[in-house]
This record gives sequence, structure tokens and C-alpha cells, in this order.
Amino acid sequence: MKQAVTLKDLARELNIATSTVSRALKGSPEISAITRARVQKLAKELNYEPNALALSLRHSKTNTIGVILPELVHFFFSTVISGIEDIAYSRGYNIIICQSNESIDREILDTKALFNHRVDGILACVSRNTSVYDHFIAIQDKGIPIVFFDRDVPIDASKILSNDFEGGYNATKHLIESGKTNLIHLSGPEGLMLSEQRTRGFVQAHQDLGIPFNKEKILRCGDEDAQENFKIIQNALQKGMKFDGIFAVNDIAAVGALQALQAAQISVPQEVAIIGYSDWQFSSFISPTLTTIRQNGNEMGRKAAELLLEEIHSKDTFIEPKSITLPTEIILRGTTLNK
Amino acid sequence: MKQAVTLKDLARELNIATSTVSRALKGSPEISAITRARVQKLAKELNYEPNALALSLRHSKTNTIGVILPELVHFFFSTVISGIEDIAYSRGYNIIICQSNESIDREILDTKALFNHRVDGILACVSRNTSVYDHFIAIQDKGIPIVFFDRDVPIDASKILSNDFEGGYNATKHLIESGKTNLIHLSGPEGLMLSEQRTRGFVQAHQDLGIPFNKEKILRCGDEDAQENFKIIQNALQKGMKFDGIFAVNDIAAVGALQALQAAQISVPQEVAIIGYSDWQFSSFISPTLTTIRQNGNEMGRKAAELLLEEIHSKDTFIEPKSITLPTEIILRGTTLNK
DNA sequence: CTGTTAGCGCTTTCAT
DNA sequence: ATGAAAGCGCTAACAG
Repeated sequence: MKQAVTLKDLARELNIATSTVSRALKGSPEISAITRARVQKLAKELNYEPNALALSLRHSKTNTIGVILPELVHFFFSTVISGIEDIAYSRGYNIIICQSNESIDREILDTKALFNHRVDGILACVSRNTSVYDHFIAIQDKGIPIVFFDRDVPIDASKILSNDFEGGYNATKHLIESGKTNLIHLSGPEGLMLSEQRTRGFVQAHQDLGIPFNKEKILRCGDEDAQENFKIIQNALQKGMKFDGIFAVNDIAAVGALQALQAAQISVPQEVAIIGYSDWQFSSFISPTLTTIRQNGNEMGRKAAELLLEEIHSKDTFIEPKSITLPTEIILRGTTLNK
Repeated sequence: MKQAVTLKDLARELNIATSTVSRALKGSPEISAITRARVQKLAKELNYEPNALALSLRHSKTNTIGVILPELVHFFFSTVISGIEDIAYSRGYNIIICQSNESIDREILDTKALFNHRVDGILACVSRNTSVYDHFIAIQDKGIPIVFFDRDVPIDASKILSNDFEGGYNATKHLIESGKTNLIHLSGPEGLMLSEQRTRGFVQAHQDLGIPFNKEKILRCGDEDAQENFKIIQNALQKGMKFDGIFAVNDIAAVGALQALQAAQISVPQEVAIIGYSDWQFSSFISPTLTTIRQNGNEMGRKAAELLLEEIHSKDTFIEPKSITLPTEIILRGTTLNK
């Protein structure tokens, strides 16, 4: 097998020093036009490509940022990545993506691997099972900046979050204003701050709009599994539970609920309205189309990357962590009455 | 900011040579139990982590494989990645993912970046606009093994493909056997071998089952955009085109078609049946649920990674490229009559 | 059992 | 204008 061509190879071939080759290649003005030309010509001929490893080692800088997130299959996260890439690539950075699969163990391994690769910084969305944060603190202590996104963490670091309270509030408000006053909420896993915020918005909207509320209206759905939510709603119906609107913590749960209602011949949105969260790709495909709360994933990715790069470039001087909360947007579609 | 701790730091602290530290850390038997213990204790205390860059440079081996694919948002590709990760991680490899966004220019940059990072091998699914392959050939020439997946390429390399001909054939056969004989096909972009294969299956099934066929039955839909396919079908209906079954090149196109039929008050599957391709996540969410051809993305990822690792581990000895074609599976759901 | 040395590929003083 | 040498962090002969 062929070996990659190195500076040394070029130097030997041309009978000059590697340092000269190095300088010539980057068009240093100290090098005579003639040797510069010779070097560049040969480099092109032999298809010379600099060894990024050596460069990184030399400069203690990899121009790489690590991204840790729960799961790639989530439409939202894939839009976040696009945003990150937009910024990173335009600034000459590469990214390494790690999926934690919502596993804290994997997340710990990932942080370690990224550190070992000496990434210049990390963008992280913690797994939903993460309740200790030592692995992130350790990284910070070693001087690697971290910016968290989407899911809040009790760590002193910059964060780009989505206004989940506002989203939950507006979703609920929309249902109420469209005439639905007996709402239930399919809520996300306990401990996941983002879903607790959405729930908080649900409760607050009831209070602000003078709609009676009690805890039975909150059904914990736990996981992002349409089937499970199908059963939860089916169950609720069988028990004779009455409601005319559902606010689901995400679109997957909303679909499960929708299917349960359809199976029970309950008309949506006339009898029961539904609103989801995150505007998954499929949400405009289903019938009726799903009203939902959109989070701007691309924007989140861009902002997070920008913040991180800022911190990377001022690594030495202490930087005050910033916390940015992005607004949400309600997307009115067919599963709610939109008067 | 703190500097990462190095072998040298440990050595200085303990007044021994770095080589001793190095050996002690990996439990070399030549080192006395006592120093080994001292070294390991200090390493743990100072939170020593080896510098992967230095290791890679030293060994000319990064234990990293690069993955190039069109778009992360495709459900299918995200399942492929999971398969790749399963194998890679279990064998001590990390992966770097690059999205080409179906852009040949980006793809070229990606291959270059991966080479510069000296990945040990590359898994690639070419962009649909790729018609020259020099960037891949160049990488191969430098001794980096490449395994292609999902989309075929005219390059002498190992490949893991899905049996798109079979998928198209079986989809069409299913429609015909369920009593639909006047089918149309929403076909993918020309030049993309995979969609041409599906189309070939469509045509062949007609011939084999003795159903008349003509070219008007093939409507080119070009892109994965539900809206576009909605219009194509709407148009066809307005022109008075008659058909009782649709085979769409993917689920997104199928959804567009479904919506157009529903908008025109045409019942699915009674009047017109629909079958999609790839079993996207949403396909069991929509109503009626979508019959489709499933490709096993996880399996494809695992097989591709296994093949690549094999080639990596026998880099010096020439290895005969293998070509594996994975079978597809038909998933019967609500958009077809399943007698 | 441990230390010395060279070198992976590159850049960057410091000489000349 | 160019070369020599040191060093980024690590390992692997080779020497004791």
C-alpha cells in the first residue's frame, strides 16, 4: 500500500530542507519565487495533503468541535446539526458527532473520547438520564469550553435553550382560546427540565385564563413512543375520562393520541383538539395535519456554535457564560380549531 | 486555563522516565509492581488522559473511520449510522460523520478533510449529484480503504447495497396481485442508480405478470418533496389520467400522492392503492398507514462497517472487493388492499 | 526493571 | 533566502 506523501518526501526530492518546503507551501514571502514555484508544483504533482494530526499536535489545536446529543433520528436534532455545521464549516472547523442514545454511560465515554481527541470545544445536549455532571465538569476543568443546548443543566456554562415554558403556555392558551377548556397533558419524563417547563406552561395558562386545573389532567407518557401514548389515551377513554383537548409533549406522543381518538371514532379537532411539540417532519403529512409548537433547531445550532467558537477564541481570558433562550412559534394546522 | 496533563508531567513529578510511565500505565509486566502502582495512582489523581493525537501520529493509525452520507435527516440514514456505530464502537473505533447535503463539492471537501485527519477507512454513500469519482479514487490510491453503501458507484470497491430491483419488483407485484393493473410510478432522479433499479423492477413486474406497460406510466418526481409529488398527482388527475395504483420511489413521494388523492376525494386503497419505499418513521403514523418496502438500514450499516474493518486490518495484502446486496421486505399496511 | 534516544509530520525560532 | 534543530505527546527499540 502507498504511504501518504510528507514534507520530508518533497524536501528530499527537491534537495532542500523541510522547513523551506513548509514555508514555500504557505506562500511565505521569505522564500524565493523560484523555489516556491518548484515546491508547489511538486506538491500538486504528488498530491501532497498536510497531515492534520501533526498540525494539531504541533499547534495544540485541532480545529474540531465535538457534538454530543441523544439521538440522530430526532428530526429536531438533525436540524440543530445543520445549524452547527453551517457555522463550523464557514469558520474552518470540523465537527465530530457522538450519539449518547440517551445513555449516561455512553455520554461519559463520549466526553472522554472527545477530550482525548483534543477537540477545541464541545456542544452538548445531555441524555435524559443524566443526573450527575462530573464528566462535563472534568472537561471544563481541563480548559475545554462547553456550550449546552436544548436541555438545561445545573452547570455554570453557556446555554442555548428553547423557551419551553412559553411553548407549553402558548399551546395551552391556543387550545383554550379555541374553546377547549377541559384539557389533558401528555407530559414527558420527570426530571427532564424541558418537559417540566412545558408542563409548567400548561398549568400557568390554566391559571392565567381562569380555567380550573387539577393534577389528574397530567398523564405522564415517559417515552417518545407513539404506541405507548396510543394506549394511554385508549385507557383514559375506557375509564370514561372526559376531555376536549390534548397538549402532547412532542409530536410522536400527539400522533399516538390522535390514532387512539380516531380508533375510538372521536372526531379531531371537533370533539377533541390536539397540539404537539417540535414540528417533526411528518407532522404536516398526517391527517388531519398536526398543530404544533416549532422550535428553530437550525437557529439553535448556529447560536450554540457561534457562542462556542467565541469561547474557544478567548480561551485564556475568562468569559462570562451566556444563556440564550430562543422563542418558539405555534404552527396552526388541522388538529385544532383555529378561530 | 489549565493545560492537559502529559506523561512528562507524571514523570517529572515521580522522578522517573516518561517511558517508564508509559509502560506502567499500560500495565507492562516489566515494570515493578511498586512503580506501576505509584504511576497509576498519580495518573488517576491528576486525571491523566492520553493524547489521542500523539498516539495516532505515533502509530499512523487513528482508530477512526469517516462516514460520508447525503443527509442526516433521512430516517434511513440515521438507522445506517446506528448500525455503523454498533460495530465501530465495539471494535474500539470512533466515527466522524460528514453530510454532503447531496452536493458534490461538499463531498469532495469531506473526503479531503477525512483524509487529512488520517481516518483509517471511509464509509460512503455518494451524493445524488456525483458523476465523477476522482476524489474517491484519489483516497483509495493513498491506501485508505473505502466501502460504499446504499448507492452504487462505478468504482472497484466493496459495496453494500439494497436490492432495489427486487424492492421495486415486489412492490409492483403486490399492487398487481391485489387487483390493481393500471399502475403509475413516481420515479426518482435520473442517474441515481438506486431509483433506476426500482423503476426497472416496476417495468419487469409488468412484463412477468403480463400487464401492459408504457412509458407514460412513469412520472419523474425528481426530489424528495411531498409538495412536489402532490402537484404531480393533482396534475395527472386534472389531465384525466386513469390509474388504480401508485408505486412511489420513497415514502415522502407516497405521502404527497396520498394527499393529492385525498384532496380529490379518491379513496385509498379502494380506488387507488399506494406503496412507498424505505419505511420512514412517519409511515405508520399517517392515515391510512402506508404500505412500503423496508430496507434494513441497521444491517446495512453493520455489514458496511464490518467489511471496512476487515479491509483496514489487512491493509497491506490486497483484498478482493466484495459486493453484498441486502434483501428488502414488504410492509403491508393500509394504503394497499392486502388480500 | 528502568533510562536514553529516535522519530511519527509539522512549524518555528535561531542561525547563517 | 534557506537550513538546522527543537519540540508538540507518545512509544518502542536498544542499552544498561
